[in-house]
Amino acid sequence: MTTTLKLYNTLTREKVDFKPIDPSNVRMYVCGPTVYDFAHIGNARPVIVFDVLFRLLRHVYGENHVTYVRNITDVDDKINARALRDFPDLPLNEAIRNVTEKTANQFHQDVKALGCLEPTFEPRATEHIDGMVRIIQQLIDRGHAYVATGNEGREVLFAVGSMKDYGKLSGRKLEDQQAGARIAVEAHKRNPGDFVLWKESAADQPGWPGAFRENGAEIVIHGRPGWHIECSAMSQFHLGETFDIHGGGLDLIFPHHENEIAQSRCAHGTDVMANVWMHNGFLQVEGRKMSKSDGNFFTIDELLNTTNFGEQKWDGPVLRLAMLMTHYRQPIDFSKNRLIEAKITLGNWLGLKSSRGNPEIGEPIIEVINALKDDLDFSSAKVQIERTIVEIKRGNYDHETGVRIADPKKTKLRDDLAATFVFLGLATDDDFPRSSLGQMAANLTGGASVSAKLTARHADLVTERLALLAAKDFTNADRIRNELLEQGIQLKDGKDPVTGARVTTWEVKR
RNA sequence: GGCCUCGUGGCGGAGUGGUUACGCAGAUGACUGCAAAUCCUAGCACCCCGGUUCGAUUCCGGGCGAGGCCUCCA
Repeated sequence: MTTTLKLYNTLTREKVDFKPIDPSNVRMYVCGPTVYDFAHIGNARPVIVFDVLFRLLRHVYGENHVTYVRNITDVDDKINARALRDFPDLPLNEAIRNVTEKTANQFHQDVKALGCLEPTFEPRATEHIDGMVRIIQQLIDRGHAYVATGNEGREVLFAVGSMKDYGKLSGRKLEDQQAGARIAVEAHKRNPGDFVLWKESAADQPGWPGAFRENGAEIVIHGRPGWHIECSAMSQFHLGETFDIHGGGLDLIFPHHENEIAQSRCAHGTDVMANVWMHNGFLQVEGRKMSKSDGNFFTIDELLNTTNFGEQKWDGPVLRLAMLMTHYRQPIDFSKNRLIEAKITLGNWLGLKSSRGNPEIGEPIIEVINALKDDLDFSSAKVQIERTIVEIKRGNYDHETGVRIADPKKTKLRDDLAATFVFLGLATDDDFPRSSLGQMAANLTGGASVSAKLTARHADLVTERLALLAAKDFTNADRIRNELLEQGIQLKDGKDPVTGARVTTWEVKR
């Protein structure tokens, strides 16, 4: 039983059945980071959300039938500023490369820890300058762009008035824009909404030769691209003039995505740039958007590797689950409470699967897949996971004999559950059969075999404790229990269902 | 000012024209030498005001509140 993939399309403000242009090559573009500084956890949301979508698309259409492009913006005035600040003695281009390389590497490290697959292509803006110049020229040729001189030199501007339905994505009308009088209108623009495609660079700014023709005249502007043009160029290069899905954060709807659409459609003469536009909601801190300019942010790196937030370090999968617990279009209030809940939930989930599941031979639970197909409804997917867990837990023992029942159906469920966690990026194959987060299902009765994470020394202590308990020496027995607890090992006493003897198991304290 | 989104228990989060999922936390009981774990039980909410209706949390209208975009931003 399969269901249709449905996605909410910002363009039409409704959920629609997803129909790829070419099922053998489903194409998705997501706006990536501008690499001038550590990425914060808010930046991680779209990466995680669209990673889940990427995984889902691969599941539906086949691993080799999805092309996912996420760019890296390495041309930006903030990067220049950072380069001048951090490497004042180096030549500009070298200084910039230092900043972007370092930041890009950090970003890759961060999102890998968050369980994200690598996109199919990860183009950099600096590698696509030619494509941008080409698109700009097409826009000039078709009467959608013009050269003008602004305060900081010559610019090529996009003429928003030349496009009939400019503003469709964001639901803005040019008239409204003009009415809401903002800052002083820049005189060289034909319309206040006109935006920069290419701008002249000063000596201390990176630049490329931009050769344009307008009205038969050659114009060479040593300059750099505007913010929006890079995505138009890179998406065209890897995905073509029209593709399936374009994603990014809510705040990119206007002006970034609106302007991308304007550039691409007007340059190519097409009616559509991407069929489905998807936007994720924001992380909030105390009711406010988390943002670099407000300074109310935590970087992914510091959440993973320091105790700056919530007095503890947070595992990548915990952060990932904390992000997915709320529907991707809703705002998230980023709090310690949320992370703790994610940690407990994940511990319960992985703890259970660790007892048997094998993701290699399991398959992602169909109900979970179907839930995700409904516009990435992770909440419903979560319910399906919980349901499976209840199913697995129920009646593990024969009540007559107390013997554990080996139910092949449950073994299958465990395998499927394990495969589901791997599918969702919440675990890797390496987490099986044991996870540092989960219960180590090791029975330690009478010095029986011990799990890998428990040393022989630990096992001896457990055995010793059992002996002390037999002698009713609770003081020393508890001392051992506390000692192990301090090392993060929580002991749990149970009863053997047949003999009634004390059986001690343990789990990693959470 | 314009455009957009959203308001369910302590938190996360479903859902429905009539008996309000579920998860986490908290409370009670069982078990235990005591804990932990597990299981039982109970409690706790539908922003406000109108309207439609036999009946609205759910539909309609209004209000209030929150957030986002309009300037770099995931």
